[in-house]
Amino acid sequence: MCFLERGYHQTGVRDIANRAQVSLGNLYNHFPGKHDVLVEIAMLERKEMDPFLKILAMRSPTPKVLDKFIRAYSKYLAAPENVILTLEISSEAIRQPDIAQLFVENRAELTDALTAVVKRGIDDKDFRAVPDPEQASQIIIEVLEGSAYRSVLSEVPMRKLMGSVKDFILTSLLPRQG
Amino acid sequence: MCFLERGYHQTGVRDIANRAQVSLGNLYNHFPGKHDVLVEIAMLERKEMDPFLKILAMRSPTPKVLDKFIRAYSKYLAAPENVILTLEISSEAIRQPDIAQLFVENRAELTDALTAVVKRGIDDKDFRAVPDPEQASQIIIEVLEGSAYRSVLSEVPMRKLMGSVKDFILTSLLPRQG
Amino acid sequence: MCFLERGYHQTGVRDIANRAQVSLGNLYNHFPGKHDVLVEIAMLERKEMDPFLKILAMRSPTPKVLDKFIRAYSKYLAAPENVILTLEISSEAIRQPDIAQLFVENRAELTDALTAVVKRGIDDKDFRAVPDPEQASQIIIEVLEGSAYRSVLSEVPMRKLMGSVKDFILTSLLPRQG
Amino acid sequence: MCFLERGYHQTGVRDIANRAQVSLGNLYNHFPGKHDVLVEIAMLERKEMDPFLKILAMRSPTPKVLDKFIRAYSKYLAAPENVILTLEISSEAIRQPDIAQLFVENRAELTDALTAVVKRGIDDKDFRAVPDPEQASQIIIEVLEGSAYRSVLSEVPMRKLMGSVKDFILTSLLPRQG
DNA sequence: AATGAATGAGATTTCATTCAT
DNA sequence: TATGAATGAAATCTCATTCAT
Repeated sequence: MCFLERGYHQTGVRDIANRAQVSLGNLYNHFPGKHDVLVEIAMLERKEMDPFLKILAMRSPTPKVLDKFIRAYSKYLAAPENVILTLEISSEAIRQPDIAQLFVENRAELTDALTAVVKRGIDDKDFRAVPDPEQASQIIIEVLEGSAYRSVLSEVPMRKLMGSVKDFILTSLLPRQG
Repeated sequence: MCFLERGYHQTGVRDIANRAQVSLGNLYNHFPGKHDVLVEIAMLERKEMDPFLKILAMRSPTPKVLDKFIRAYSKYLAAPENVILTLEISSEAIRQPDIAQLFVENRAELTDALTAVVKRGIDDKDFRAVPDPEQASQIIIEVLEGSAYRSVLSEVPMRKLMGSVKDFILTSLLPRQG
Repeated sequence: MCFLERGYHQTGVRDIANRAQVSLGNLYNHFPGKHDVLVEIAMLERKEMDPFLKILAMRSPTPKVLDKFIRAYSKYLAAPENVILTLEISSEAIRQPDIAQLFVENRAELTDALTAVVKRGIDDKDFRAVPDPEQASQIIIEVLEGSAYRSVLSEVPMRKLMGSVKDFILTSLLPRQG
Repeated sequence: MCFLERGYHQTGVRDIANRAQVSLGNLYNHFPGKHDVLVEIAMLERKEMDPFLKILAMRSPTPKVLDKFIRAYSKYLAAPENVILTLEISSEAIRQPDIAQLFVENRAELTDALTAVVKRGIDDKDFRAVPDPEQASQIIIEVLEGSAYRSVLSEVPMRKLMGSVKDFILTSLLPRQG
């Protein structure tokens, strides 16, 4: 909550302790330092991916799975707090290797699952044979998150952006002879 | 430089003054505060867009223009410093309205130019009639920048990512009957 | 002590911390800021009025009470530190409403007690029926403090001024037919 | 103006230069430093006493002169700016000998003139033979200024206090058998 | 006489962390 | 496990003054 409201660096350890209704000293009994609180949060973030992993694991036709995933993930990203937290973590990841690793791992979990779907879709001839399914997955995630950030910043609701986003992704992925 | 190396919040005003070979007090004769140094940088960033605007203004066939733009912009984004600075500014933009406005304005300059190209491409039947050219332009930029961030974080050179990125964008944009 | 020696504005928070044998950071664990240290002092000042309030509460004949009060209060004011601190607080009171309120409240405590004595003296026909006993009390306090300030500034001991001060007050207060 | 609005210590030399529409450097061509600006003001203050000195020099019956003086001086003190500036200077006088001397001199000019009036009044049997006319004069000034400060702080207009003030002074000064 | 950039010491305040209890 | 006082380095910013022009 604190990191969301004021950002990682502007948040004081005191703020965190107060918000958690824990004494300052006791916070340090549970976390070696401020940094580790962010690490903990980055690890908690990972669990939030579970529903999306479940969707991507479904054995329905891949276009349906993809559609469901996009819908669910964009709904998740429609909550500014999720976008801001991700940005906050991205930002720290630049200079803190352990955060970077966590971030990459979290992301890999999602893209790996999406990659599997894309590959299956290609096999099923539901998707175009993209040159590199893994890269394609990464790009799909990035398009979604990029739009989410834009939505926060320009205060345009995510759903207003989703039409074009979906069109962009699907056109790129579906076979040419619709 | 300081913001790049250590990040906005980890950089002290002293660091900036030292780096600029200016006394601390004198820095404050030129900038009301640390925040305004970032603002200044965000405004300088804008000028760096000029070459890309020039490319986008070219009257060559739109696929060629688009290709040239993607090449140039991705080369620019291949320099980690440009990615990091953009991330640093994005991050501040979340909580500082004036930075947000500058960021949005800078971005608009680029997407407006790109939108014009996309529209012209559609008119020329070189591009598919995407539902919303402006949105499409935004997404193209976001795909490029998202990949650049990924390149920095996973230490994969940008050029290794560009194949898929280009494929993704072009497939989405070019008419279905190649 | 610091405020006495160097004045409120010339005193640094560091000076206070050093003098109090407390680390600078810890001072801020106990006081939100420098201002609040002054507030605390203004509140402590109030307690110093207790002996005078006790005198004023005595049920002896009012001229005796008044005389005792003047003696006691002027003795208190003979210590330059008390005068200087009052001046320091007065000075801040001009622009800081909470200090002003404290100052007025402190003063009211004293003048209220003195007013009661004056009123009783009038009832007992020991004092002249002054038009407004409360105002008279205020003036008496002001005469005493004004003289004390003059004593500090011109380095004339307070006791040398007290003859005229007493004469001035008593002549104004005692009934015309001595 | 600056000293009035923000106080001597809170005012920066830059503020003064800006207000005076003079460049910072040029201010230092005219005054050796900030301190000397205050000195200059204290000296200007002296000239403001001229009208009161003129009144006190009048050869009319002393009770009339006294009355006229009290009226004029209390009117002057009814302007908070005059009170605040005096307090600001008093405050500095505590620790800066040259300001103290100026303040005492300014004050002496006024009290000397008032003392002369009191003495003449005693000779004329218009006033009671106070034990020390000079001290009495000082006290009269202090009563007036003390009331003025109270008027500023408690936001009661000076004229509401003047009834009691006048009564207090006159009762103390006029002969017992009115 | 005038300018304003330059200086560096010093101002107040915040901070992550430690530690005795 | 819990507490919160204590620490001191570092943060941002202000200030009176100087000085080359």
